[in-house]
Amino acid sequence: MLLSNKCQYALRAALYLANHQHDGLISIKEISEKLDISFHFLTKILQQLSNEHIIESQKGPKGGVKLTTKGLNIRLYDLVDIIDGVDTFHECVLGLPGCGHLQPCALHEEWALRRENLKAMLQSMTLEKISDNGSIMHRLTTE
Amino acid sequence: MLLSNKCQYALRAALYLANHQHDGLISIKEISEKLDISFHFLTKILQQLSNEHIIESQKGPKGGVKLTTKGLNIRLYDLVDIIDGVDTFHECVLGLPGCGHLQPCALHEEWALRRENLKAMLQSMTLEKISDNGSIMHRLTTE
DNA sequence: TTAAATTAAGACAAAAGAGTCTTAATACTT
DNA sequence: AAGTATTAAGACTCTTTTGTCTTAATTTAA
Repeated sequence: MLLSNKCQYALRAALYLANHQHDGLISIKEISEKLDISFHFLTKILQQLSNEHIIESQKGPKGGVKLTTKGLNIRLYDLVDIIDGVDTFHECVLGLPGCGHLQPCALHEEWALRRENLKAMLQSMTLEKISDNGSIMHRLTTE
Repeated sequence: MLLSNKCQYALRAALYLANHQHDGLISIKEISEKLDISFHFLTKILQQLSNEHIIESQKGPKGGVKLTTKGLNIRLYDLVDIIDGVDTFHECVLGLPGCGHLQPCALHEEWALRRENLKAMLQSMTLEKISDNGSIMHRLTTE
């Protein structure tokens, strides 16, 4: 699995918020129900994003969360970094510490190529860029 | 992490055996020491490979393990399948069940491209092909 | 000002991953 | 035949991941 469950949830929730960026505060309950993610678990994930100022939150009735400007323009790569870390995009596929161009493992050149490509993919995307614009409606729910 | 620790160990041990394919039986103890992998843990991993007839084993003094012909020619993809399964190479990067060309998530097209590429990489490699031939000495140990 | 709705925080639990340890089975050597 | 070296099998433990649950803090609204 490339991304942990937690990270997949974080990305989906963040995308949901990006798709509702003009709707003010959205309650975590709504997100958890729409995306079929455990409410309490999602709350903790969103708190991580809140600590990094990717989203801002407000308590009480009419409370909820929304993306910050920073959040809207964050690269998916940095979002993944917050939740999972990005070791995957720097490390040897066989887990060998010193593996690199000078001391390559048997898979190094092939893996390094694709690893960089995956990295570039996540670095080229922002929530803003891949959020839905009227014409395309991307899948985000489980049903 | 693309591959689990267990799978990384399995691949490294299998590669070690491929590099020693003409040396007869190799003891698990030797492999575990050379590759710095817990002996008992490695034993259980190699038992999985043994059950799938990737390697054959013999008990007693002078005992050990060696690759079978099947093992020597197995694709890395199938080796990964034995240890980790290959869901990673078929599933949505966001974990959405119905995601595909008809109902794509926001990352689908980009991810599917790279996912297939990773899959093709592992499917194109066999232990035989990537085992060391005198000229190139690939890294396999941790030091 | 009180009640209700919401996020925040942290303790707790269940499952999976990773690794350890002990005992059994087998095969070689003397 | 007995002792030793090796793999086989399975119970056990530790850590991380994935949640769940309870309580607190805050904000709105009646």
